[in-house]
Amino acid sequence: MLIGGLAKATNTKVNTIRFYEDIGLMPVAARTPSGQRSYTDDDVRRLSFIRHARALGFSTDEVRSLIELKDTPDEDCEIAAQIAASHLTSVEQRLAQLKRLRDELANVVSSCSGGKVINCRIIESIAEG
Amino acid sequence: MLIGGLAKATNTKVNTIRFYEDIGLMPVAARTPSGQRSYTDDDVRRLSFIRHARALGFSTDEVRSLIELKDTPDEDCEIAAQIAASHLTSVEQRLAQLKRLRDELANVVSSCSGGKVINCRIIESIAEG
DNA sequence: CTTACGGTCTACAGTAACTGTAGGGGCAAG
DNA sequence: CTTGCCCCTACAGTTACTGTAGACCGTAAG
Repeated sequence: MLIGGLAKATNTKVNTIRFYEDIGLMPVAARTPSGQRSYTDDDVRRLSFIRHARALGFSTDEVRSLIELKDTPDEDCEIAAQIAASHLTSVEQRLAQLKRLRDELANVVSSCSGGKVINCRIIESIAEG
Repeated sequence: MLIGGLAKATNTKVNTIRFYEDIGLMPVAARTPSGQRSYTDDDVRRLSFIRHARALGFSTDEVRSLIELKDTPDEDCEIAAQIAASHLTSVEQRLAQLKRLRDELANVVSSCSGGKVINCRIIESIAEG
């Protein structure tokens, strides 16, 4: 499979795959005689894992750790649990923060009753801290 | 007031203030005879507005528009309302997405019961997508 | 007068995680 | 044989800053 096939199979941009190879998330790909990158089903699985982990908000460094774990199945899984748990904590914090933001923003938006800027509560609301 | 004073007054890094000047969010500052930037209370208010708008998640471009509006009080405030409303929409979308992420991640975390990586549901859960 | 210290200056590199573009080559179909 | 799509490398651009290097300024102490 060439890079375009892998890209379609995993819904990833071609450039992104090459980028993942550069930063070591994907292994250095084998090449066809003419120099094009060649992939297997294992690569599809690995890239799917990466994409899903990224979609879950794991940083590339975290993904790197998770992949290392994945590749050493005899290790204890405590490290994976730690990474995931601490990530969950930070997601819940972001969630709480975003909720506050949403509420404040909703207030700002609903405060406008039209008219001139000089009387507009939106601008005022943002100016107040 | 010198740049350090403005920085303290608004809880902003000195470099960030110079950056805002570069991109036109803050006006080009007046200088003392020796070439140091000099600020007034108006600048404190303007930078506070910027910082608060940024904290509300407005992009620098959106902040630029809001400031322009702020500086033309005779305009209709419809544009401000539009910017704020469309921003609210995108925040609500992010919020919903983050909630899904949180739930999925919570599942992932609770699926681990210790042991070796080969049996670990965390890795498996992330691999499934 | 000199030295030390902290604040300020410009200018540029680095961050995260890609995305886009330029300029070139390969390969099968019409 | 040329058209068109895919692939290659290499590098610039994105967002919103943050950090650093090397130099200058202003004030206070010795």
